[in-house]
Amino acid sequence: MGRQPCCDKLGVKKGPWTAEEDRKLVNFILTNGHCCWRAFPKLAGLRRCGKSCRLRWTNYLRPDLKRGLLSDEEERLVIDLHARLGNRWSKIASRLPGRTDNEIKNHWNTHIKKKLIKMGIDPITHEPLHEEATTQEMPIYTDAGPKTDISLPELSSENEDHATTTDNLIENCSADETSLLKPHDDDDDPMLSYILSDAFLDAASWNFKADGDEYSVLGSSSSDDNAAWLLDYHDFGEENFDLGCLNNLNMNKLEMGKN
DNA sequence: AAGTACATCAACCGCAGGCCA
DNA sequence: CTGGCCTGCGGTTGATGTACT
Repeated sequence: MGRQPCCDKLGVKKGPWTAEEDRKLVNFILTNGHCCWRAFPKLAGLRRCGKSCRLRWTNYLRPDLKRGLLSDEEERLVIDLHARLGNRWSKIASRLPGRTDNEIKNHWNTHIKKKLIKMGIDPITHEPLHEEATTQEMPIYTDAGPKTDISLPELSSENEDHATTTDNLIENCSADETSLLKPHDDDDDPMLSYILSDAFLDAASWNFKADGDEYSVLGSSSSDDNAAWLLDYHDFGEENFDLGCLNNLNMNKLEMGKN
C-alpha cells in the first residue's frame, strides 16, 4: 500500500520562513481562507509543504495569538491541566486562548518541567519525587489526587472580569469532557472546572481581547522589515475581512515595535 | 574578545484518527 | 467494510541567542 507523502519533497523549501513567504501565506488566507492545506502551497504560490504552511499559520501567524511568556496564571493552569490530561498539548492549548500547543509544549519542557523538578514534583506524575521532599514549598495533595500548588498567585483582580464571566456561564457548562478526564473532584475549583468544559470554548470564541502588554505583535521574532508588511496585513484584514480580532491595540503595538 | 555550554523555540517528522468514496 | 486522503497531534531536532569561563 504505502502512504502518499504529504507533499512532493522535490522543490519544497524547508527551514525558517521568510517575511515574503509569511506575507504570501497571510494574504492568501485572508483572501481565500484555507480550504485544503495540501493544495494550499500551490494555490498560494509557496514552495512549502502544506503541513508546514498550516504549522506556520497556527503557531505563528494567526492574528489571535498571544505571544510572550505565559503568565503565572496561565502557567498554573497548564500545570493543572497537564495533571489531568497529560501530554495532550492541543487539549491544553484549547483551554488557553491565544496559546498554541507548540508554545505550551515548549514552555512545559523548558520552564515548567524544571520548576516542578526543582520543587520536588515529578512533572510526569505530578507526585512528589521523594517522600522527604513534601515540605515547605511542596505541593498540597488531597485525597482527590495530586493537586499542584506551586505558590503561584491567586486569581488577581485583573482576572476577576474573566472569572466573573465564567462564573456566570459555569452553570450551563457541559461536563462531558471533564468526565472524560481522569477522576478528579473539581468541585473545589469551579474556574478550572469551567475551563475544562466545552462551554468555556464556546464562550471563548475569542474576541482576542488584548490583555495588557502580554500581546505582542505578529511575527515578533522577525526583524523590522517584517513590520511594514504586517501593517499592510492589518489594513488589508480590517478593511476587507472584518478581522475585529486585529484590534487597534495590537496594531498600535506593532507600530510602536517598529520604532 | 573568543570559545564553549546551555537554553529557547520554530519547524520538521511520522503516526493516528476521522472522513469519504 | 475497506482503503486512501487529509488534518492534527505529539515527539524531536536543530538553529539561534544568551550566559558563562
